[in-house]
Amino acid sequence: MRSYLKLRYQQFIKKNNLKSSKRRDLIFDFVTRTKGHFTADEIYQETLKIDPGIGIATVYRTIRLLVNCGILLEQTFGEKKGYFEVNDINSKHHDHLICTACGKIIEFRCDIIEDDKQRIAELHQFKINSHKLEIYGICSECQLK
Amino acid sequence: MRSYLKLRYQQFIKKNNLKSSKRRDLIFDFVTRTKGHFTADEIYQETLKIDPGIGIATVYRTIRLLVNCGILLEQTFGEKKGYFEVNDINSKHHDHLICTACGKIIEFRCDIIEDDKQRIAELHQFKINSHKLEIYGICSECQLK
DNA sequence: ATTCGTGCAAATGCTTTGCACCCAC
DNA sequence: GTGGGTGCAAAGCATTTGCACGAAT
Repeated sequence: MRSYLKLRYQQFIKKNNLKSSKRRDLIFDFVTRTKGHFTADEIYQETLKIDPGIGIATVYRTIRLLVNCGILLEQTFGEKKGYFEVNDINSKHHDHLICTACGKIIEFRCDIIEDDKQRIAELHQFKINSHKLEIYGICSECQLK
Repeated sequence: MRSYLKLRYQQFIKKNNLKSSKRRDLIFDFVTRTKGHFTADEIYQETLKIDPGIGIATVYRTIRLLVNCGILLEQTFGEKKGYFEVNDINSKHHDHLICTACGKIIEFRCDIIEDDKQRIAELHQFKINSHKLEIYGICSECQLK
């Protein structure tokens, strides 16, 4: 279902005279199989279980490659470190609800924001590329604690 | 006009058994006089002109103090470093248009987002504290280049 | 005297990079 | 055998912290 990602990955490799490798493929497989958001270290810890020889530098280099070819999106969620998610063109753009108590991240869609965005862009003569809406609060579970 | 900030600063100092000092006051003065967004290093460079003995650690410690007492808001704008702005209770919440070419940050207000936010919160049983909407694009000037 | 503020330098956390080596074609 | 991939360690960058000293009460 997400096979177009593999294609994009392979074409990017070819176009830039790079090579695929066992470790790159391992990281590609992990991220494209994983839903939601993950950090570089989480990718590292998971791939380490399968290939104990992998290094954190390879993880960071491959993340950069996947961001550059549009397979991964990078976010910060207000923190000073990167969170990554698959840029799935089959699912529409979504935004994030972030629980400041437990760190849980929930995705949601909001069409009205899409329209507003255009209105604001025209007002300031901006040519919009993307947006991020993050709503911070306390999730239902943490409200009970 | 922003004298309530000075009051809040002084009360916070007193309540937490801290002291005001020449250097803290200098940083407080700089940030409350400055419009828009600034980094820790920008505060440091500016205060350095007035007090060449000031250290970067004092700047960071004072920023933390001002964030804790609600005078400064911290943002990341997708980067892995902090940007600060005065939390002016007299002006309503605003969001940001960010030019990815020149880095310019423009503030705007959007009431519809305020309403949508509540709808989304109810849907996910979230108790909302705040939100950040960042729209990325190319500003009118950079479109001409 | 005590308490807090400060500069300096070291430490931190996350990320990138230089380099020598390894592998695949 | 050449070009790219990789681990390792070092460097980078923003930020925080330990410590000894300094200032104010």
